Amino acid sequence: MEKGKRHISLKDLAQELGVSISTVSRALNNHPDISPNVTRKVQKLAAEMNYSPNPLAMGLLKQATRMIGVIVPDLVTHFYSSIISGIEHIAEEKGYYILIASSNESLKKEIKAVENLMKTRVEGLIVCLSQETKTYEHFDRLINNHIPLVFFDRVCRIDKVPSVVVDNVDAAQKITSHFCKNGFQRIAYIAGPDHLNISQQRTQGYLSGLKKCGLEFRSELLVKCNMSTLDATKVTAALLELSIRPDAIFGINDTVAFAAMKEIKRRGLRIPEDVALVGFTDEFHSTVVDPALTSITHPTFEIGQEAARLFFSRIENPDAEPIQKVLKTKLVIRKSSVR
Amino acid sequence: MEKGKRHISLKDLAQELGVSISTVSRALNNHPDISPNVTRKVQKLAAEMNYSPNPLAMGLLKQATRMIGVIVPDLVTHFYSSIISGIEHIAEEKGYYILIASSNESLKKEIKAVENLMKTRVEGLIVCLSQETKTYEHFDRLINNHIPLVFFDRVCRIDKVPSVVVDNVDAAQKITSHFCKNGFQRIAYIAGPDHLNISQQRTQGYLSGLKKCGLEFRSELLVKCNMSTLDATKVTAALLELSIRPDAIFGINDTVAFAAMKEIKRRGLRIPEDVALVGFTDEFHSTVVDPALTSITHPTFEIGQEAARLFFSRIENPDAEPIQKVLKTKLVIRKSSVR
DNA sequence: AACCTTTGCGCAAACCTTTGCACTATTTTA
DNA sequence: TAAAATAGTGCAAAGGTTTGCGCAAAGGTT
Repeated sequence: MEKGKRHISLKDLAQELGVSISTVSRALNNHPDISPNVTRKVQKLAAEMNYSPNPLAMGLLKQATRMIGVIVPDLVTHFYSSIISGIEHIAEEKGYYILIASSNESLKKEIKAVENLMKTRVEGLIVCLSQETKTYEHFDRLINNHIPLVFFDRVCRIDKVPSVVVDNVDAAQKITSHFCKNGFQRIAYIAGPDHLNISQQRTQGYLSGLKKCGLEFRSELLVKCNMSTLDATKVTAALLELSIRPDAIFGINDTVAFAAMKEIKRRGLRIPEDVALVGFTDEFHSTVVDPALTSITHPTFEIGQEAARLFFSRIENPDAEPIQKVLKTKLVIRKSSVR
Repeated sequence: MEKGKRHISLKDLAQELGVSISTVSRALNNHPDISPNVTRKVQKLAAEMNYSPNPLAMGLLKQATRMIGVIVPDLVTHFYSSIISGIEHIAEEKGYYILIASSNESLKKEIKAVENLMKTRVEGLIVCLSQETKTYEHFDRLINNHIPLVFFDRVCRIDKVPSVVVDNVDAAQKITSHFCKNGFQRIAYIAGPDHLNISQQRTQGYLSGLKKCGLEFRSELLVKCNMSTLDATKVTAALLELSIRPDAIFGINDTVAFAAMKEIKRRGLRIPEDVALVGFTDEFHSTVVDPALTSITHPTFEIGQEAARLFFSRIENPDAEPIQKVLKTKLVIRKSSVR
């Protein structure tokens, strides 16, 4: 079989049967106008020749590609791949495909990804902002043209764009309370960049958690990092070198917590005896490190599913008020934070 | 802006400028027939109105969608997501997008994925077989029609289909030799299902490694599992309960090795003093477990890149002899296997 | 002055599908 | 028996793009 004839079309069927293309089309769609006789013949041949409608032609006609663009900071973190899994799950049910692009945490690549995906005529976008993203003009065209758009986890423009997030304030409070209940007094928090909603909210939860436990806030125990392993190691070192060092640390995510764990161990300190540790996101390997890491589980698969559901409600009704879906997290207590 | 007019077309430009559609098309493609004057005007307006050609129309015309279907056993394992990253990297350079489907290690879902992706008119497929896949008829249509197809890691039909794999025999030999050099005598191997090329090859490397070191093969030390955590735990337990237990174990992949690690620890045995342990695949968390896990690093990103490259050479020349690309692995020695 | 070449552009087909409308037989109704 | 209704099909347009071919006007050659 030569190139360019890999798929058969209505035309092929029509020729074979000696009827017109429109008859074939109608027969396949069970249009009542077509005689049962012809309908049967057409459907039989179509099945035999393994016909399937050309989505390009349909797309052109209906102006709908049945594709969703998904932009994530990276593809390799379990958190994102699991969310993508959730999105895919719902998309598949609806007969949609997803086109994935990763921003690599770069604003520039994110902008490019938005452009490219729009060029491919996806019907809309589901996005988790890159770490660098502080300006949002690249989403204006979508918003103004009412093209479905959904943010998750790292979000913006929540007045205009539906989003799904976890209750970060609550989660950070849970951690702080947990430390407090277990007798820790000097609780440190390694935060992320200020412009990220997740970082802000977790900080807020940390602060209100302290207050609730009657602990005083000490500014030297609240430090920031850019969420890289390297930077996290550095700020952990700084924490451990304080004249009075913290007896408990929680990191904005597990990557940060793992880095902290290594640094703590490297200095010959014991977890949780000398310093307790809690992470955030509950990556798979939390259970496999020693000691097992207490962490906040994210309902990643559900986040993906919810995002996809919001997306489809957007497809159906592009002008409804955008809503924000807040999912609850769970604190999973393991050895790293209990003595 | 109302629905259905989100993108502007050649027609819009033509109308605006009072020329024909074909003139606009040619002007945008810098066709010499069009006067510089008109060309300039057209290109200016196109830029202003932010025109981009409709890929659906192009696809219809050229019978090319610039999309690649990718099927992986799952999306959430680092191994696969990293390979996907590699594929995406090359695809992006070529202006291609990838459509991802996961088989969830199920043959049925894999067959469905092949069907669905073909229906969406991807130009070809890059596939890692599911664990269940022992029959390959679902690829026949692609092979017979010369539709580009590339396998990686878990492969079949290598006489017909280009593939990229790692040198599993060599890798397993490296592990066995490493154990031997460190004085371990009773080396056990937890294999996977027989029909997987990777499992077979690693077994072969294990055997030849033993021979090279002058160690005798003992059938009770070669066990199989279905690569799930549960099953791996079970067979590890069996190994540890042998009248003379192994002093070293290597698992077919890191998931298996982690399961083994937990079981060994649970029984109060020390690693590597009582039992040494080596994994395969070098997932990220190898470094974070305690003791850090010796493992074979896979050049995952390169595997993805190579697979994509093979794919594109297939696009250009669908009838060339299929080649198999074999990539080398590296043994990364950590604490779990050295005493 | 009569013819040929070049320049610059438009027409229409092709890719594939759906669907409103028109058309031809056949059957029903008055 | 003539008129009207019905059943079963085909035509053509639309959606966006490229491209072979045709065509007109302008310029150049004897």
